[in-house]
Amino acid sequence: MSLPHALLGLLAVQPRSGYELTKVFEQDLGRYAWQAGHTSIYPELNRMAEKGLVEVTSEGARGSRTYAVTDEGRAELRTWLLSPPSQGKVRNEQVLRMFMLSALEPADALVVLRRIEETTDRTAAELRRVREAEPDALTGPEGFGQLAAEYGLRQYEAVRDWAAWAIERLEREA
Amino acid sequence: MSLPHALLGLLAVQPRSGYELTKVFEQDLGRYAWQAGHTSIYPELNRMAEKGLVEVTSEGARGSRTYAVTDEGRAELRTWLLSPPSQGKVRNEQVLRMFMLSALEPADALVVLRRIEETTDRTAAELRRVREAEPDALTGPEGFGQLAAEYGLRQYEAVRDWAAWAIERLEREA
DNA sequence: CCTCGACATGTCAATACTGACATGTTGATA
DNA sequence: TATCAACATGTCAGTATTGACATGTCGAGG
Repeated sequence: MSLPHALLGLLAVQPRSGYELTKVFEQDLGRYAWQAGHTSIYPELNRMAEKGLVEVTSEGARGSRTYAVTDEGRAELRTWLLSPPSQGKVRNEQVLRMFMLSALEPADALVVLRRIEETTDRTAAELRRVREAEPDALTGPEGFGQLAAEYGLRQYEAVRDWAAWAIERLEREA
Repeated sequence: MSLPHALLGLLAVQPRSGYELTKVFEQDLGRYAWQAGHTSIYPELNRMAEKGLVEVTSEGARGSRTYAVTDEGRAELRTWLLSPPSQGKVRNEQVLRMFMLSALEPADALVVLRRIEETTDRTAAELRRVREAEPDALTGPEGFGQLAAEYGLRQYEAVRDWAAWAIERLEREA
């Protein structure tokens, strides 16, 4: 059950409504770390409010409710983050595809690898451009923080370099 | 539903029993790409056999059954791997922790980051040592392939470098 | 003033997955 | 020959998650 921790983390940085939280999950958080749609977020917020981990601090237009972390929630978040890593849950379809590449004939594998190299390279360039152009875009309300942005950038670059390495390797064998 | 594709990919490289497949998921495949225990693998193999994607090619001691991919299964695997990436399912608890780091006070975040740097560095060193010492260990039956091994190594190094960067950044701010 | 898109929250059935429990086999070692 | 670890497969109840459906609000532009 990592979803409640994800919500605690987001609300600890800044109070938000369920709708706003849903938007954050559609960005990089959902792309790299943990997916969730509004159909799991809303019920989870209600559960967490019942448990006293979060509370509604204000109600806005269109029935929106803004949640904030309680002291209890903050303590729970800290416990979770400082506790030993153990072996967390992992499920990543893109990475799975890469692991399965060796089941393809080299010609097919090369097609896939070239596509990976191209798309990751383009995304990395885009991220670097954004960071240079609007350094503050990453610290604001939308911000999962600069740490996370840097993490994403490095991930893309690592995958791109790996793909390039793999392509060269396959071509040399052929 | 990525589990069937993962199973197809493994069986395409080499026929195996459910028990052997379970072992593979306990290694790097489960660590980076897709987790699964025997309680989901066995039923899934039966479903896939019913659909004609795999078939039992031999029965061994202790009731073990060896599965192999059928032509239909191989076609399905190829379609999946060559189809546009779309946005696959992502769920990674460790990465989620990194995204939530900015919710901690800097002192706490530093503790976590130092632990990440240390463990990823140790694991990367270990992987590099294995690769140097037994280059063939990665191609054999256990092998998710050298491509995947290289991917894992680069992931660890990227995370370690990111952690080092983040530590330096936090320390400079303090 | 009408319409449409974004805002905002929800239920519910179907599916996927985990953890606990269950059962029996084979080979090695004491 | 008794025991134990690894081999080998399975069920099932409970939980988590997805996708389809439902409902209503507010602001901007035609």
